[in-house]
Amino acid sequence: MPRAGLSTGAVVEAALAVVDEQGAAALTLAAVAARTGVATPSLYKHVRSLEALQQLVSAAVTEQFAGVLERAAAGRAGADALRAVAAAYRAYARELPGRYPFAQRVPDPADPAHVSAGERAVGAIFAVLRGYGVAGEAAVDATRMLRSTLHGFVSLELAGGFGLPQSVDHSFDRLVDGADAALRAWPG
Amino acid sequence: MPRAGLSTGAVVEAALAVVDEQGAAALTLAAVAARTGVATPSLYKHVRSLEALQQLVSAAVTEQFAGVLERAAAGRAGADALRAVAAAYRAYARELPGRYPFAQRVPDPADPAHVSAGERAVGAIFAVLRGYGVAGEAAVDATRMLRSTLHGFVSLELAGGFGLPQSVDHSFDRLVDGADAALRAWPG
DNA sequence: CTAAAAAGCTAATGGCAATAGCTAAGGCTG
DNA sequence: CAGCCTTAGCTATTGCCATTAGCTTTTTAG
Repeated sequence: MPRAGLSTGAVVEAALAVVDEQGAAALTLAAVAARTGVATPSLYKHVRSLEALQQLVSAAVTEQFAGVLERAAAGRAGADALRAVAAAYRAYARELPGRYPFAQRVPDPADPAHVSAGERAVGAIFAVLRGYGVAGEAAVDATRMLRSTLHGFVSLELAGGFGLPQSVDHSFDRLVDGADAALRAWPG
Repeated sequence: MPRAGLSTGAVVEAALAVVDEQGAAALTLAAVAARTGVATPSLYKHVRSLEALQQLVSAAVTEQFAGVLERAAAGRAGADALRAVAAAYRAYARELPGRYPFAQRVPDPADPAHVSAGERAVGAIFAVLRGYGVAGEAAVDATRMLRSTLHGFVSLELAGGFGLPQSVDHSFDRLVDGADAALRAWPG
């Protein structure tokens, strides 16, 4: 029987494909095994457990997500940067709804790449505040506000939580305007 | 063998107890069966499936949550009402972290009590806007903003997503101040 | 008092994660 | 080039969970 030529990286790739095609909840070792043409227990040669695979997927997704936010923030400032980052954040979640939840997992402290990817993602949001003159302790609060707002909107939208027929795009624009108003008036 | 005297309501009560003691993810039919002193398949006499039980739990939790928000909003207006509703929202999630996720499930359209509980919860948030003179179409956007902000903050907090040592209580106060500023400046 | 409805049971199936232990592929060393 | 040893992959197995089928016993309605 010829070898499949797997590796931890290839297993994570397959896991991403499963998640993209069938959603975050469909990420099972059985599904990844089927996709890679291997028996389920064989995956344990490359991955310690399902939990560990989820964490690896989270690291890869967080890395990608951080890049998206950083590119959106680059070369922009103030309301301009806010709008660009907010739009990129929501677009990522809508285009890759299966991945988005993995961008929200708390990084494993034992995985430096994962930790630093998480810091980069938060850093991109943090960077938006510079244009508003918010810094120091106040910036921690403001970052939490922005993250909460964006994550809340996006996760309610993905879950189908906005029942009324009104335009969700329009509501998102208003949300970003509201965040802009809040940051303009931010104390400190 | 004496009967256990179960009913759909009693099964839901037991499910709530499981969720309170062991978290939302621990809600399994096996756990509910163990707690009610019955064999797992016996539960199917009272509940159609695990999915259906989760929906019943969601209806009960949403009902309770809506009451909490309504009582917080009652007799208050403007920033006062905003602060009270926000505090009640977060306090509920922190005190009953196993229940909170069930307050966010999209109601089953076939269950009128569930649908109306969901509408009451959204209505309590909607009511806060009256004091800001926000109405009509604009109020839909503003409600979505408030829900997003509160849900985002609370779910990040419960997930342990705020890594830095700064006070989360303080950040929440700032978040509510920010929402207040946004609503004062709300267009329409 | 009797019959049917309802509540509970055991047995069985199928999906999943995980472990143990075997086998064979392929690289490394002599 | 030969043999060894590391390691990828396999099958078999266990255990947990949801779900279905079909039986028994209690309770209730007539």
